[in-house]
Amino acid sequence: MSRGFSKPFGILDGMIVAAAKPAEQTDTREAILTIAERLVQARGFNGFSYADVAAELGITKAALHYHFAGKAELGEALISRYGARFADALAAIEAAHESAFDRIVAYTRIYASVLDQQRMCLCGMLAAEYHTLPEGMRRAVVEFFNANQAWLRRLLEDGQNAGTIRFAGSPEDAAQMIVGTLEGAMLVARPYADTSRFQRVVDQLLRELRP
Amino acid sequence: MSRGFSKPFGILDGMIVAAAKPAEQTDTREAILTIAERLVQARGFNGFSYADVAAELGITKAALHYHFAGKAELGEALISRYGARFADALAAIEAAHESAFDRIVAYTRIYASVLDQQRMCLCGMLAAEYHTLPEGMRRAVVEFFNANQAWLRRLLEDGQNAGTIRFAGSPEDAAQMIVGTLEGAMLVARPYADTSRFQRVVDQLLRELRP
DNA sequence: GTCTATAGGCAGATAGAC
DNA sequence: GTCTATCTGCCTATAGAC
Repeated sequence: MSRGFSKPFGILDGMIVAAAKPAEQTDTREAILTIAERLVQARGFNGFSYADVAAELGITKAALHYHFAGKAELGEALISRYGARFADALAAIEAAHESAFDRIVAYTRIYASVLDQQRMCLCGMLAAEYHTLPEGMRRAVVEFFNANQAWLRRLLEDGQNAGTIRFAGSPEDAAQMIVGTLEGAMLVARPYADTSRFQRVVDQLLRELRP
Repeated sequence: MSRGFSKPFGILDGMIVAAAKPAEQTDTREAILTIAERLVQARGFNGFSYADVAAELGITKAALHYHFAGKAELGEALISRYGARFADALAAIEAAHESAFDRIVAYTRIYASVLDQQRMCLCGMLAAEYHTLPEGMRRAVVEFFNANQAWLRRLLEDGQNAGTIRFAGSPEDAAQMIVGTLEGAMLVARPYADTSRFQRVVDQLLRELRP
């Protein structure tokens, strides 16, 4: 948590809390990103506009272009900040939990807290819209998933060695299945606006991972 | 397969084949739906326009409005046709396979064939865009998932009784996990344009379901 | 940094001729 | 059924004043 970002996924000292809007924004650029992030997670990159952000922030569209040359640049910045915060959250999980299983439980709570805010995972949303995204954003989305799955794979490897987690197949395959299951459970839970629906899938998943 | 729809998901006589474009379209309305369906699955409901469909079909936007009053009506018709074809595909699976496990394998191949065409599941895509959809489309998306999961739940119940499939928890929960896993695996595989990535997750899932 | 003003394009949609 | 023509509105983006 050294980068000074606001607490992104509601993770604080290993506890899951409702993500609060920062009382004061460090600067306009961050405020833009925070608003745009929520809009993209809720409505998609093709479902929000500069006008939406400008209206909510109380400045004009023209001012947005001062901070981000175009929508593509804004999009890349969104993924970059999101990825950095996600990495922070993963580091916090490692600091707070010892066993691989406990870490996975905490990992699933990141997703749950995002869903609680009526949001989709940013990069899950962008994966759906992938074929409409500018090239720079595409690269960033792939990098996010790579980093995410690499972290999971290492966790699974360690857990397998320590006997604190159980799974069939390779750690790589299991990592992909975990990410896929969580992203998909979020996706399908959205139309139902029902967190418990997501949680039941997670419980099912955790039951299979419990050593 | 009694409705006379074109073979939607590449399922024919229990075999998975590349989904071929129908040689001749029954009428303009169907042609519009076929083109729009592909565009929505590839780019999202907010990522295509009447102009895209009109250009590809070689007619004008105004002609589209004769067949579908507005984008919302077109969207509802898309989900309705997709859902009917999906139901046909499920019926075909039941006709072609006896055991619950074999049926699940065939079920996963529906998703694989969609992904092979660089598409997302139509309703998976719409679930991502859910908060931007008109009310009628939202209802239709939920109904699709309800029907889909009800079919899976019955299959799991039957398989559990016959001992041809294995899972922990309730059939309902397992059904939700299967749908979630498949939708999520499709979603995450998109940025990688790699079917084998999807297939590895499916193999992982099937390994756990094998009796 | 933020504004006003505006460009230029595309969106969904309609009127009315054929 | 399909066309031409057109409307209104929103989109991203830019120029230039303050």
